[in-house]
Amino acid sequence: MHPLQQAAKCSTCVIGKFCLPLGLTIEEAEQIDILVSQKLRLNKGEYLYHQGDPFISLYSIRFGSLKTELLLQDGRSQIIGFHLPGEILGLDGIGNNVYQSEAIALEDCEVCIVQFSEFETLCQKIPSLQRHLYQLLSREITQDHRHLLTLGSLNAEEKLAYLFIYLSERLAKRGLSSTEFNLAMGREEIGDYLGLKIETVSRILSKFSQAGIIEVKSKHLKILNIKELYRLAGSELTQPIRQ
Amino acid sequence: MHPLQQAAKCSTCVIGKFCLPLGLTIEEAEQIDILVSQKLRLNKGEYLYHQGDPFISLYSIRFGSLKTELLLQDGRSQIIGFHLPGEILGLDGIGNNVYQSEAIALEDCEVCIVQFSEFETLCQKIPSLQRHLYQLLSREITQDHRHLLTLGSLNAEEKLAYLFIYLSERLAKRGLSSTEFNLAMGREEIGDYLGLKIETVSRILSKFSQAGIIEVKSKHLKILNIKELYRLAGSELTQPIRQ
DNA sequence: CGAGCGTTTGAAATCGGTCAACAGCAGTGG
DNA sequence: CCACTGCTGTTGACCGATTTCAAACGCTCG
Repeated sequence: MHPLQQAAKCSTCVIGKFCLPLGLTIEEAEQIDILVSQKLRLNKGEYLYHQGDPFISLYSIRFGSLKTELLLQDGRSQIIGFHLPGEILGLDGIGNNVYQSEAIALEDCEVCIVQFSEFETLCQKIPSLQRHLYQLLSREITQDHRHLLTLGSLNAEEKLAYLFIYLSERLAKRGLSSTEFNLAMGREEIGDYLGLKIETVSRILSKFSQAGIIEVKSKHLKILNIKELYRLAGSELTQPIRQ
Repeated sequence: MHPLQQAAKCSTCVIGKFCLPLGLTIEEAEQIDILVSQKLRLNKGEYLYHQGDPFISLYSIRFGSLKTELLLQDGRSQIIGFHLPGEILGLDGIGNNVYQSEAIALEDCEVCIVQFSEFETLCQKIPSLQRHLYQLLSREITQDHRHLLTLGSLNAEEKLAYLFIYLSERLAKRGLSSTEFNLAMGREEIGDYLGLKIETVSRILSKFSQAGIIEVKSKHLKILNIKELYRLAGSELTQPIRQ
């Protein structure tokens, strides 16, 4: 089913400091190396897992990005998250031993495979790792709550502003530019994330451009007035998350 | 700040089987008794915690119900969840040692206090308890994802149908009637949960009543045609969560 | 009984959705 | 190299669901 598998190592991975080994000693990180033995490449559009698949592994992203989504029978889809390198996928599978969403590559990417049962055992031995997993889960909850606020209480402009700030901050954390980056997702996917139609997304991008807030050329985005975006998105709520 | 504190015991609590001790042996449950030493009463409208308060404890609901919400500067509010007896509150505090939402009593209620640092230590000793906490966190994520789908992809009627089914299923799990119950929240709170205005909520309740789907008399709800509610809410997605 | 709040209902306004045409660009194949 | 095709994104005109504004209703509690 999946194209290729190779050995992986946390202790030498460049993404390591944003990823699972965060906060571990060198010896502890080496213990993870044993678990994280395989990685896996996906081409754009390929599935990492489907809703209902048996939950066996967590995945951490080495490079590229993915989306997770829920589907309705009639074709409507809700994108739950856009996922960047260093982030962990599959956490929603722990609750009922079945993945609860679809995970799809937004572009060519590579993920590490972490068998959960082994990882759980290791967590028993390394308290700081256990704590890290709790925090990972809890932060995902917090992110989802922000997303809920966005979908339930913001208007279309505010929603777009939220997304751009959210992406910007996460990229900054990884040492990348917070003001100029590529959108791996298309307009429709932006809409499915924010509960908007593609035409609305497009119109608001045009409006932001004309207002001098951003510059968009197809997938490339440059933020010119980030303050205005913060103002629109309800600034007090986009701040408090640290990592 | 909080009205009253009394001794609590999991091993004798009637709500126990839906709560933290779920799946533990008698000896293990007695170990929890030591942790869960205090409980606390709240009157309707009182806060259990505020966004930004230091995270010290998880809370489990003995009776009554609460809401958690996020607020925007301009007064808009997004309700994140309605919480019933046996459910755990405060999980969003683990990630950054600060509660990330407001928790408010919807009616008079009582909660048990579980100091998280002690609970975490106990989890190290009892693997099944550790697993339970992971599952708790993961299921909250799954619930939030459903809620996201609801806010982002459903129309007003479908949203209401989703809420009623969601409440109905959770009450059924507790051995209560799945077709007739009281809504602890007001119309405005329903709206803040679903991303709708109070008038829209009211109109759709009237419409459902006229269509013979429900019977509402102020806070009392009777579901007459649950199949139709399932159909509206996108049935395939309200099923798979087990507990 | 009257005050006050929460809820319901109606009419008008608005935001975002729908439908439709078109533009831009990548890939394909002559 | 350049038409042809198909896909994605943009723009405009119109439509409709939900919001807004306003008024009335009906509890509950002093």
